[in-house]
Amino acid sequence: MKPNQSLAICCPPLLAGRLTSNEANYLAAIFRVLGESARLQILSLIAAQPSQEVCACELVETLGLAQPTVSHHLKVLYEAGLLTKERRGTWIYYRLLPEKLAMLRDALAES
Amino acid sequence: MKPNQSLAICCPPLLAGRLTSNEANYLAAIFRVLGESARLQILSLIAAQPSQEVCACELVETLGLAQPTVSHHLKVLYEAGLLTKERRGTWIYYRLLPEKLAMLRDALAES
DNA sequence: TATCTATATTTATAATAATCAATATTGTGG
DNA sequence: CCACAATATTGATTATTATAAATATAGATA
Repeated sequence: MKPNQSLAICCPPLLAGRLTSNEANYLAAIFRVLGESARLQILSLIAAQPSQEVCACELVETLGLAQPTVSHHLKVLYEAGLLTKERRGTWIYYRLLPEKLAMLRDALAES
Repeated sequence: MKPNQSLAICCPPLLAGRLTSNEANYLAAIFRVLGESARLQILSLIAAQPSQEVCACELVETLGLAQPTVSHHLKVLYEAGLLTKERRGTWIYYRLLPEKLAMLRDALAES
């Protein structure tokens, strides 16, 4: 099969991509948060609850991870804006922040 | 504010989450691929092209990364099923595989 | 075949992140 | 205040990954 352009000049420069460097950094940071199976399981567990929330205390046993590890993942999810947290007595309950996921869905739709 | 459950038993066990461990691993692996800004920029650059494809040769200059680094990222995207590649002469052209992105969009919608 | 160009691979290094033991913090109830 | 429970933080270790220099491979053309 023949190349469809001359050898002298490989290709014209790309049009400006849709993502700026800043946009790409921002989106990538959120996708990186989702790139861990324990964190995805946390999100899906919350979504599967009728109450739409989980107590952090449930997650250690459910995920089979040490408590500091679970706490770490919850913090990452929280700081990424994917979860809210609410203290009720000794326990802390986490809920999804669906707007963030919707934003990611939109980002993936632009292709 | 008072806890809404007895101290003796923290919480009932969670219902089975929607994601199995295998599903979570699979999804996380793809999100991890999207968790790098250079790779997101590659995807958006392809989407922004009228031809819906890019020559690998264009990306080194555009992304400001070394050629082996770009080659690495393209391989990661390709092996994740996010890109197709086609050799035409000396050059290799990459295109999006929109089904994979649609699958991720669906995964994010289940919340 | 020889040479040039585009792309891939190998290899090493540096940066990032997951994990968990130990410890600290915060709230509850006595 | 004290003891206990839930959660967070610190610190150390390990695993993963991005990066790029050096090199290899593959194709085009003469």
